Amino acid sequence: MSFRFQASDYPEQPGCYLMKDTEQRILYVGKSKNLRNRLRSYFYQKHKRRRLAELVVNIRSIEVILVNNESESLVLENNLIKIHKPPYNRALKRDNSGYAYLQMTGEPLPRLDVYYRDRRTTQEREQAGAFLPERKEEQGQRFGPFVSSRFQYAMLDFVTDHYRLRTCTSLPKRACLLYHIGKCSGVCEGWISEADYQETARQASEMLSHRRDHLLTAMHEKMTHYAERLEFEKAQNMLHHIRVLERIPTKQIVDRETGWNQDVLYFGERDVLIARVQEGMLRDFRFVAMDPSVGSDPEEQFILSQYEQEGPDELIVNRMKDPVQMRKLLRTRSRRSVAITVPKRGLKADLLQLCKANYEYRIAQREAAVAANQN
DNA sequence: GATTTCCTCCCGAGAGGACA
DNA sequence: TGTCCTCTCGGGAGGAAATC
Repeated sequence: MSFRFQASDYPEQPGCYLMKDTEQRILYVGKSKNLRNRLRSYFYQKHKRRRLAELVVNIRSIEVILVNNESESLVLENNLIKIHKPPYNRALKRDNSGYAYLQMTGEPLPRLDVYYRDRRTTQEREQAGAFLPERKEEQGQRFGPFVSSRFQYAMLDFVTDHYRLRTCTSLPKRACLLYHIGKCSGVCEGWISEADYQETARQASEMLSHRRDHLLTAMHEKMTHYAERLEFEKAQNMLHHIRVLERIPTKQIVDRETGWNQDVLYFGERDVLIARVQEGMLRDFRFVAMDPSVGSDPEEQFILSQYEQEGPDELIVNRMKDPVQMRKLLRTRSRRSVAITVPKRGLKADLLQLCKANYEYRIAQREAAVAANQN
């Protein structure tokens, strides 16, 4: 049966969409500030591009994932494309494309560099035979991801320049041109002590990690400095970067740097929405019905049925009568330790909030479909 | 062979007109 | 008024060519 697009089925909210074929294979992943408008544009126009026309013909269903803001949709889209490699996506498939991090390397004399995260889990890397321990320079502190590559490079240039950090991959014997034009502190030749250089790098890391106000202040000072020296083009450029930084939402929860796996379970009346978060990356949602024959403690029964054999390191749930008892029970049955959290605030509560929004959307979708069938 | 620069293509946002 | 549909534009990806 062919797919019939109904604009009113889709929310006017930011999110990602996954277009699937008859066998539920993901054909295409996209994102939008306004899902309804974006999806509409696929179905109500004649596509000149053969590729796009072919995609539309092959769509049998569209799954929607709601997010909190545009940044989250950009980052989530990037993750989903790299994980699923949909055949009709061309952009963002390469591992070194899309939204990268800035990384202060873990070398004795750190430098700031661009870092592209491997979107595979540790297990997937091991299976692919590609698991290698990280090199020393890769074990640094990371900042981002940055949703605009131009801005990310501008930030890299600004911080490197501002703190006069070295950019050389291997330390030269003599100071290079960058030292002589004042862009590097010349630690290679001892113009600054190693201890002082490390302190400077630490300050740069601190500013990047959580001092957005400090970063803006520094950029404003630099802009004034350029203006006073009549370097108006540079000042204008700096102002542009300030405007971009001011617009960037500080918070996104779909791509974080963690070493463990979490399942986020939002329990509704009769169904559960499960978000799989592997090593900090939101990978997918599952909408599962709870067994109606279970009398008391349906949440506990559901968790035992799903996670008795195997599961993540942590379960984040919106309700649970006795999480401590549940944790003991899981440890006894599965012989491994699983943390169970019922958060009230913070990042984990935000993840639950995201699940709740997606749960409510799916319930509304189902009810609308039932009503349409009855009419 | 690696890196940089330039150019083209593609994607997605959003404005705005047509229509029921 | 809401929905449908077309069109334009900005920005990013990626390939080709140039340069080191």
